[in-house]
Amino acid sequence: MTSPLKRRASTGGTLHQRMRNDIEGRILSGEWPPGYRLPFEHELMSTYSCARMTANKVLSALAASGLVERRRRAGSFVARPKVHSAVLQIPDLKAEVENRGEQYGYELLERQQRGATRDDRGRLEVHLREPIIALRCRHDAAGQPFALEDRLLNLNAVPDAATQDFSQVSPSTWLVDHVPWTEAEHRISARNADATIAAELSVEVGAACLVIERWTWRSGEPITAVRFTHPADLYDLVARFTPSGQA
Amino acid sequence: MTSPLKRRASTGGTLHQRMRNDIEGRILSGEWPPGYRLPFEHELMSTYSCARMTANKVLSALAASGLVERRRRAGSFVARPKVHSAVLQIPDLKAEVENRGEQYGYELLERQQRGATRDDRGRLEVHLREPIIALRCRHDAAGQPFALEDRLLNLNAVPDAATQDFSQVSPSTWLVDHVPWTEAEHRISARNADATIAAELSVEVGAACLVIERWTWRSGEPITAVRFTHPADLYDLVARFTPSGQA
DNA sequence: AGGTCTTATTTGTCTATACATATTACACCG
DNA sequence: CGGTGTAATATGTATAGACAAATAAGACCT
Repeated sequence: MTSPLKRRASTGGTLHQRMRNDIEGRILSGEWPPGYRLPFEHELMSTYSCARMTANKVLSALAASGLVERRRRAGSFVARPKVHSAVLQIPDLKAEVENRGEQYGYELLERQQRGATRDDRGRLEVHLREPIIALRCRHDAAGQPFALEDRLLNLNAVPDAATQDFSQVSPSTWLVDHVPWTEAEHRISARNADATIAAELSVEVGAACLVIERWTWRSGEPITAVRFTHPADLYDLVARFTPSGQA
Repeated sequence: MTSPLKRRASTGGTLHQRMRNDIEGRILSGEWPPGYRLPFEHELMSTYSCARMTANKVLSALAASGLVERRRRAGSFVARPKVHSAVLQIPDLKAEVENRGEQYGYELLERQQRGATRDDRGRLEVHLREPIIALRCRHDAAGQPFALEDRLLNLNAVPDAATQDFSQVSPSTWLVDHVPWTEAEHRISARNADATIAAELSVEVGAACLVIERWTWRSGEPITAVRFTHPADLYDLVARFTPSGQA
């Protein structure tokens, strides 16, 4: 299955792309292992008969993508991969379900204004102070409960939310279109369904659920916190990695 | 808590950085919302009295980071965030546990050469053909079972693995140091512990577990597949996002 | 041997210019 | 009115040259 390393020099595209492909190829094939010192800008210049600026931009781009590290006076080196990192994409559930070609359904289960506390809300509240709206809703796929959404909204940051009734459009969908954010943290875990969750998701008590929690900030101000609870057998999260950065 | 938008123009660093900070600031503050057309290279040129090349590099860098989109003849626009994406970092478990300041323990439970099939292995095998090594091991934190690791290794891609007994060092740790990879896919899900898992993790049958599966390739050749099974209450995955790309 | 100074080398940043390419907007014509 | 061609414009890519900043390596002195 391994292709017999027939690469010599790429042929199509711009000079920049060709140079980048060549270098990436050598690194990814293992021909230039981690720690290897790649050619100086000067050498690339004569190899490809290009200006230094061009070589510089190529190497800088590779450095930006994390594939090489550059040190003045020393040269550019193939970087050692540090941790197993991947890009996680968490799409809007409506789009996600419709992408699968299934019927999407949405229902608002409960709405409370002004910091009503519900025992179960747990750590979602850590970063949010009143005034908040608390919502609980359900997303369906093909007629089956697909996710439970617990949502807290900071009304100071998102005053428009107060006038929205979220009976038709889910807070997730609404937020994507109305509120920009600058920082987010996700926490992914598993739990057993308690009686309430079991009832709302139509699963048995004790069934494993995948829980995705997210806190979102904008310039340091908390915007919203959300917890999605999925029946284990209906949902997987997928994350991909490629060193070049293009997922 | 919200800072009163005192930014006007950054002051330190290189011109490139200052321009970039200014623009990012305006976008992240919401002053330039998604869809907003930012100044043409030409305009930035006179605003900052710089060469077009400099403006171009700034805008190109912002485009590369996904914060803006550029269209010929039309201009550069603040990008609409598409999906909620985040950088997921999955460290080596040994490092992870020791980072928490807890005692790390490791035990090899089982080893089978040459594609021995175990019913339970399930979809891990999808991409791997023989010859393979199959391992099952346990990672402990502070004396408690912390993760179960099911590991498949492609001996064609990693012949050295045949001579390694993994009784002292875990395959994860060994692989990080010995095998480069170019592509990976993760799948994160939840499941209830069956009798086997419950016994090996010292949890009750039916307890929710967080399952992280990973397939790794190198230039298209499958290297290894692994499944980590964590007791739900001992492990969360954390993922962070900042639009600038610097986790 | 060990510490300090100097120098050469490499990358970092920027300017100024040139031509290529894609695409919008508009004028023109059937 | 609608389709077509054309020009204007903004970005894409590349060149050539300049100076700044960091630092590895060697020279020098103690």
